[in-house]
Amino acid sequence: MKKQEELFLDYLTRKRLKNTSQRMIILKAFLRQDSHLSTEDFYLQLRKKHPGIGYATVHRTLKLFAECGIAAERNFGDGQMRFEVRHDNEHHDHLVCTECGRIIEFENQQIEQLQLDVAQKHNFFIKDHRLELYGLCQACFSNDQGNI
Amino acid sequence: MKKQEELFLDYLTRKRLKNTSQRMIILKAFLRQDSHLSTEDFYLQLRKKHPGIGYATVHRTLKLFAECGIAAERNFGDGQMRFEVRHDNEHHDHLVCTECGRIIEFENQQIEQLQLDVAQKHNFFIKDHRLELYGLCQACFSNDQGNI
DNA sequence: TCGATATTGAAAACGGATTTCAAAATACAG
DNA sequence: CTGTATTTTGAAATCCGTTTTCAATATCGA
Ligand SMILES: [Zn+2]
Ligand SMILES: [Zn+2]
Ligand SMILES: [Zn+2]
Ligand SMILES: [Zn+2]
Repeated sequence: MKKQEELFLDYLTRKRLKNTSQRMIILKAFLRQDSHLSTEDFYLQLRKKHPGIGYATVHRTLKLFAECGIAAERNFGDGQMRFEVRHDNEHHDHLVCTECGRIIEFENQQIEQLQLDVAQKHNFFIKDHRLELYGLCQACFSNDQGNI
Repeated sequence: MKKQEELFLDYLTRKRLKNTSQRMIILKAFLRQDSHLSTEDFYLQLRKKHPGIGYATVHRTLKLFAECGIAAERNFGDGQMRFEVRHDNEHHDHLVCTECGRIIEFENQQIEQLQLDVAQKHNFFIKDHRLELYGLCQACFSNDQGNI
């Protein structure tokens, strides 16, 4: 059993929540995909195999995943909530192509450290942060150049 | 006349838009405040002196400000659009206190440069970015400690 | 097994952004 | 100055993703 599954089941027990078939189906589907899907897109994909599961349940379950730490909630400014699987406690930030929607993940320890420095300088206690670089991925940049 | 006023008037001319009393009132009110107000809050504040101006007009005008570059549109993840005055072409990022809502601005050239490095490494063309550090400002952190 | 409790799915409600539309204001050519 | 085409306005309606409601159903521990 995957580590995330255990974490989720533990969370259910701890909070005296129930282990339902829907939750298990959604959990497995969520862990299987590895993307930054909006609730809507994830629901549409899931529905193909499990038409009985409602949007509300998907939404509530994804929020549970975020609460117990196996999912990260993302918001790339397009008004859609997105979720991705969290692996261990690794952290990363994102390059977001505004043309094709492609998401590239990156990790930069120097930036992370500088964020801490900034916070310290302002006596600020960081709980979370958000860093996104918006622009064009290589493919879309080439296309744009070509079309001029 | 402030530089921003000129920029806005130029923009109106260029786009063949009209110079209305509402737009001028909103412009002056916007330049006078220096905060990160949501459309709603700005509207409520403006309404005290100018009860005749409608929310839709305020909303549309703030968007115009963003288009012509005298306002920056912000989104601190609370589902409210926020606007702040842009001074020249300076850029800054934000520390956001999740307890009291206080916003602290900062500028860190090293972080900015590292972002460019990251983008280059991924052959990505940056058009914009977003960096926010969420947590507790000094006052709220002290309070929280005191209440344990 | 029973019964208290939690969960489900459909539909409704919510909340902020945006659009609609008819009346009013503006720009500008004559 | 007009007159008129065009834009803008404010109120209300609409949009659209998120969240809640609620009655029926499922879970699970005693
Ligand atoms: Zn980071
Ligand atoms: Zn990611
Ligand atoms: Zn920056
Ligand atoms: Zn700012």
